[in-house]
Amino acid sequence: MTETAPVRTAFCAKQPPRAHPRPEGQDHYTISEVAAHTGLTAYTLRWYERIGLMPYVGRSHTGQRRFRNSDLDWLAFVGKLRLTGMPVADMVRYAELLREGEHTFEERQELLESTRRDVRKRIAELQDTLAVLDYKIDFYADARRASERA
Amino acid sequence: MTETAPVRTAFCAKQPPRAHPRPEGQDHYTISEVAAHTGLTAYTLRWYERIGLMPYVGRSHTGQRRFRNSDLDWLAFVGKLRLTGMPVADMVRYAELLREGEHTFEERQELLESTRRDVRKRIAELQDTLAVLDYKIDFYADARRASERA
DNA sequence: CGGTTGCTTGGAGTGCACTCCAAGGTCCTA
DNA sequence: TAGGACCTTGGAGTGCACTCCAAGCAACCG
Repeated sequence: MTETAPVRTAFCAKQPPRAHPRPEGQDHYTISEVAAHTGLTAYTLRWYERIGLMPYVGRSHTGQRRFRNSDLDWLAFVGKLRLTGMPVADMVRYAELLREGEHTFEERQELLESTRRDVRKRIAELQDTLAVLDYKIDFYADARRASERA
Repeated sequence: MTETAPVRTAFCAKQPPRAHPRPEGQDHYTISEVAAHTGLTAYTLRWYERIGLMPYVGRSHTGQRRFRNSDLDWLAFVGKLRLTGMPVADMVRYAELLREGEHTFEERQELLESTRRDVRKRIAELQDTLAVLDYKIDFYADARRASERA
């Protein structure tokens, strides 16, 4: 159990203001609470920790995980990144940068900017796709209207 | 080699007008030409056909695949659907509907509309993500500017 | 004529992101 | 005191979408 010190270093501290308070107001949650809240399974949460995707999760005096609000913030962020299709390995890289402290601000910013470029590209692609779908849906709608009139 | 008749049924006939002409102007391409054009491998193209994702591909008198412009249109469309994360099985379903003829127009339209809803949702999610990324990138940019002034 | 490209089927392998389990243990609540 | 939630590690299994190959053969090109 040779843990490195609980670094919990200054990372981009805040999420944009959240609308919804967390389940129970306190700042510690068991793994099953977090699972219920995030929709991830406890297995997945432990796996995230194993592969270094969590920036250190605290433990109770008996060794149970105690997730904090900052962990939920992080998981929400990871969820967003996941939606972009970012590979887990890249997220792990970002998590590493967090653990390494403030001197990685530049690299973190670059990583996020590159991700942002990807996301913008994906949005553009999807909007393209949307145009095609609109076109085809109109085609079918027209064709069916025409055949009804016939 | 018990092929069903080359159905090549009326499907949403046109893609939205395309900007780029196809490699060589003729209406038949070998598998490697299509591979080069689409970025898919010949393996993948054959696999698409095997699983029923292609609406019948013609053959030369010697049995070689001869892709036509309509196949390239279809592959371009499949490529877009792939970008949306639609599972291959659903695309196969759509391809089946094409093969079944005009009486499936309604179901095709529904399928595309459901896909469109998904795409819109994905775009919204990505825009959400974009907002978070912007926020964090600004955070790092500010922090670095501040530390430089210090 | 030889080399490249293509054909077929069936099946094996890859990489990703989970997903789950075993096994043996601790701790908390009713 | 029983049951349930949780802990650990290592490893196996899953599902998807490819990705590639073997083997044996046909056709085309210079």
